[in-house]
Amino acid sequence: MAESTQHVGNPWEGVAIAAVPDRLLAGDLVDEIEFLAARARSLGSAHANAMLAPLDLKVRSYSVLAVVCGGSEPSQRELADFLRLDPSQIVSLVDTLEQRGLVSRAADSRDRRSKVIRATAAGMELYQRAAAAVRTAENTSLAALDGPERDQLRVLLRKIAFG
Amino acid sequence: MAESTQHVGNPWEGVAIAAVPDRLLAGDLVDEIEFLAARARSLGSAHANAMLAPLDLKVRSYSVLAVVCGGSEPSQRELADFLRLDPSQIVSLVDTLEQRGLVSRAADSRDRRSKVIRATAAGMELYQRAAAAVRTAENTSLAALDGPERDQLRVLLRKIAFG
DNA sequence: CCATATAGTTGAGATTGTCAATGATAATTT
DNA sequence: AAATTATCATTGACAATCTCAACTATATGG
Repeated sequence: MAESTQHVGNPWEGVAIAAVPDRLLAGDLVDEIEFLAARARSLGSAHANAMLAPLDLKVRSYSVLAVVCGGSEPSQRELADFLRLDPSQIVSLVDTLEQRGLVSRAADSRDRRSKVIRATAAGMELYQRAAAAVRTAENTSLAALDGPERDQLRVLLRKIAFG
Repeated sequence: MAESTQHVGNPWEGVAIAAVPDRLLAGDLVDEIEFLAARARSLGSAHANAMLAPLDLKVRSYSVLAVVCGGSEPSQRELADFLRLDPSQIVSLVDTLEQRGLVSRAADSRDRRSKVIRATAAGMELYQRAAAAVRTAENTSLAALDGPERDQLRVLLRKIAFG
């Protein structure tokens, strides 16, 4: 405990991460990239969710907002494929974002089955703050890696996440 | 399509992976390591689950079996911390593995609250086959990476997954 | 025109995540 | 030693997520 009593309360400080005895690190699982990715992602999203909570977002809703704020005007189907979620989940995610006035559904002139999702001004504004929060969270999650290592990791993950 | 009509049916061939339009790859999300890890893991576990299905396992139950088969004789609490699952989830996972005769609960002589989980012979045997299936799945998931790249990725992920 | 496929939506059922409470035991304090 | 506090496995409740099967409206190909 620091001497200061002031309680700034960085949200990610509340994230509990249990230590793992060396004995368990001897198994084969720690050589499996998928397992490592799953654990890394679990730790990462715990931090990110904690940082996003004050903004009433989770990594889930944040990721939708992030794509939409990219300006690519995606359809819901495209959001589903990109985020690897079921189309029905996109419906409810866009529903709540739309109710909050962060996002809008517009008719697609070329395909009237499809809807174009766009960010509103409020959506863009909230996204800016959310992105900053996520960057902070990522920074703590990746504390063990220096800059070049993070770049390497990004490149490698991008290769397997997309063709 | 090959000329042969024989239908070997590698399970992972049934995994549908939708292509993503370049337009969406312009956003900021593809620079976020956590997002990339989430997508990579989603693709990976789809493949792995498909390969494990014939063995009546999922990545979930497989990961428990894998740790137990590492011979470290973990307690359920240790399994929970290692796999980042709630202790109550470990209870039901161990329950079904135990009912299938793959794993056993034994009293811990040094702490009678705790239980030591061990693999049975049948458990070890199934694990061997499951591990092979997972290796095959990982091989398809990581097709975009060569050997050295996979090693790099493993090292980087291990750094953030564990201290 | 007809058949087939696709986008968004709704709803159901299974799986997973989260959390609180409990009984047994351990560890710590008084 | 007794009392308090903490930890482990377990149970149960509830929310969130996943998965799938319909359905309507529209598009596309023959």
